[in-house]
Amino acid sequence: MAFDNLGEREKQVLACLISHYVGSADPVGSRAIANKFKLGISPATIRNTMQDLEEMGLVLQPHTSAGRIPTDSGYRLFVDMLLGQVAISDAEKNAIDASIKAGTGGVESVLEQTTRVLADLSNQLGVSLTPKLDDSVLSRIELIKMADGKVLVVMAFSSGLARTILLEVETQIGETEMHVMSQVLNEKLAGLTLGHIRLTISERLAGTKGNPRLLRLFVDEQSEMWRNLELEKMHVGGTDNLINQPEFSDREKLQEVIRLLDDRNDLITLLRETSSTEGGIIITIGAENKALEIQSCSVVSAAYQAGQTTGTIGIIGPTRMPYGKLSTLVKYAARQLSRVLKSK
Amino acid sequence: MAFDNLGEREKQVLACLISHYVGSADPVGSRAIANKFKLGISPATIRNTMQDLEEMGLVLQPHTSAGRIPTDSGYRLFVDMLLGQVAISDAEKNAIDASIKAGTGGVESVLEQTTRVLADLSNQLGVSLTPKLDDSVLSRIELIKMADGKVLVVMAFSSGLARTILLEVETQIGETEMHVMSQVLNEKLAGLTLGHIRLTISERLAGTKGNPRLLRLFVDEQSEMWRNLELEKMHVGGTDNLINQPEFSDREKLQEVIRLLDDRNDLITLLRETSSTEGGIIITIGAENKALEIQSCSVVSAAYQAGQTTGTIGIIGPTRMPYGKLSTLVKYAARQLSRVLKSK
DNA sequence: TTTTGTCACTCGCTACGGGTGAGTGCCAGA
DNA sequence: TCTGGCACTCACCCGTAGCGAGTGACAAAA
Repeated sequence: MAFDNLGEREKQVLACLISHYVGSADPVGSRAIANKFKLGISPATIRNTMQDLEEMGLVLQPHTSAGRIPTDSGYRLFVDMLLGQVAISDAEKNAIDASIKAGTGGVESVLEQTTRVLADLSNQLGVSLTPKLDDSVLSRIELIKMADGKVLVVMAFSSGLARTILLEVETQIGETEMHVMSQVLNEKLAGLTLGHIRLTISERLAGTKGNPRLLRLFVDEQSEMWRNLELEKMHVGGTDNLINQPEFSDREKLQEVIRLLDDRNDLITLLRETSSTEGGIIITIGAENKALEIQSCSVVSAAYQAGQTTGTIGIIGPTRMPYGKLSTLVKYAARQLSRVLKSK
Repeated sequence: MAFDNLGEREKQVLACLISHYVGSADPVGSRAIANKFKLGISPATIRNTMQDLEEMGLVLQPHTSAGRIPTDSGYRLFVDMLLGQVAISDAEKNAIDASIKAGTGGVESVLEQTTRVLADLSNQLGVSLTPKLDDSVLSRIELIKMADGKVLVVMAFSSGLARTILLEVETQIGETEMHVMSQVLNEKLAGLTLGHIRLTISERLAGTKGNPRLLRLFVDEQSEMWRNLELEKMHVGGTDNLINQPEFSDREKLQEVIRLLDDRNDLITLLRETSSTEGGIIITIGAENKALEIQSCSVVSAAYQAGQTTGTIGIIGPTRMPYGKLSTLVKYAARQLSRVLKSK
């Protein structure tokens, strides 16, 4: 869509309209804009401009003789072309910094804290994904012998994540045998990303000597070992913030979103795709979202670095959200997370 | 309160009233009871009985000239004295069994699955707690050396749980030194419950030789080691079920409950206390709950066994819930969980 | 004495309808 | 090209009337 023909006045009016609507949640009329923002033009002129904006599909009237509200395209244009840098307060920065410091206990807890703070500061839903395990470099793998033929596999990654999986091995395995196996696995697998390992493990372990029962558990990609590995975990915070939003006064809509949050997998894939592009902030508005359940929502997210891997942190809320402030918040949180986690 | 003087008729009417109200969510009138349940008495008689029940505080009228709804005490009496064994269908049993088998990947995933199924079957909120780590017997502890002075502590428990904690040690520690330390820790700590260990660790490790920096992390109860240990994890499923309940059409109430779910810690302590009594089902009705946020809710929960430890699984919903069916469901789920997890 | 049928009364809920006000589109004039 | 004015639209508010489910009370029946 070519909106290059958009005049300065149209842009101004659209920006004012959105700015006002984000606060009020009510259709915005020409008089309201004229009064609140001193644009030096009369309500009548603004009305004309709004008609033009409506023809372009950037705003719409919920019913005749009501004010205008922005459409998804309206927000899109606003976000792409009109979004200035919005500063956030020192208090907000401090809150984020504190949350990152507070959760000293590994990546998971840092993420949980930060997600919650992000939700509190934004009054929206905060979400985050742990770094992608598939892109994480395995720094150490260890087998620990448990009682009655069970083996605990511990994998530690350079992104600061660790995973444990309890395997049932049908035969008894000696202490030393287990030790040798640990060493072999480390030699052959450490330093590679998990995704890489999962693809190539059968070749890499081919010809390895060791307990065949145990070996099979690693090579067979249908085994418990790989099926039970949680590749990504999600943290959610501030669900209650959604309930106050007027767009969720409709029970159906609220229910859809809550169901999506409960059904973690769907949201995980959504967020992972969303943030696939590297670097800055990604804003997905309304119907641009692939998941039907949140087509009345927008997602503001950013990737953070942890080790050689990236994770995602972001905010979800109704399309009527203060994009400027939220993207600054998310950007700041992602940067601070990266700063702390990169070195871990 | 002595309700022993409650006549047969009063009991019958109360049971009918509750049974009807659970389905309709509307105040129940005398005619409705007379029509639906063939008690062989007329509406007028039922009215008289209901007046008696109201004087006893078992039912109340939301306003003059409306039907009656049960009070918390009404439900309490019903649950204590009038609750027959309600059978659940084979399909429901199968669903629970399948969820337990599906999550072969350790305790956590079994719990997650089962909680969700419980929520689906009951149309309420499903919740569960992992087995109490403090009562879990440490079966193995292992230190794994990571890059740049970090140590991964792995603790495996006989309840099938495992925990990893990444510690920052300020000095470099040799591979063998670490190994020795692991062995010492295992000798001194394995076989004890975590709660025991936490209380007595300083004496147990006194006089131990080894890297003092590393040792201090274990002995000092303020260290990251103990602060970051998640003693209990909670799983929640079916949040969206709550939204449809008419008692949550009030935004405020819904928000309070959702906030409690988000704020995991509060709910964890609530559930832990709730299920402290061993054995069967525990039903906590309305204002009997200690947390203000859910004083309009009831909790049906049961303890399950995992190793030597117990965890909790249950259902949360409005006080207007089918107590008979839900307690059978929870009881069955807890029993099946115990069967699978006890041996793990 | 207990139960039942009846009747007057209460009160929440819904539907109806006029009044209000915010907001628009359009047109004529600056 | 912009502005002021004007007629028109329509959601929203609010008071009222009617409906109906349900009660309490009382007198008659069992």
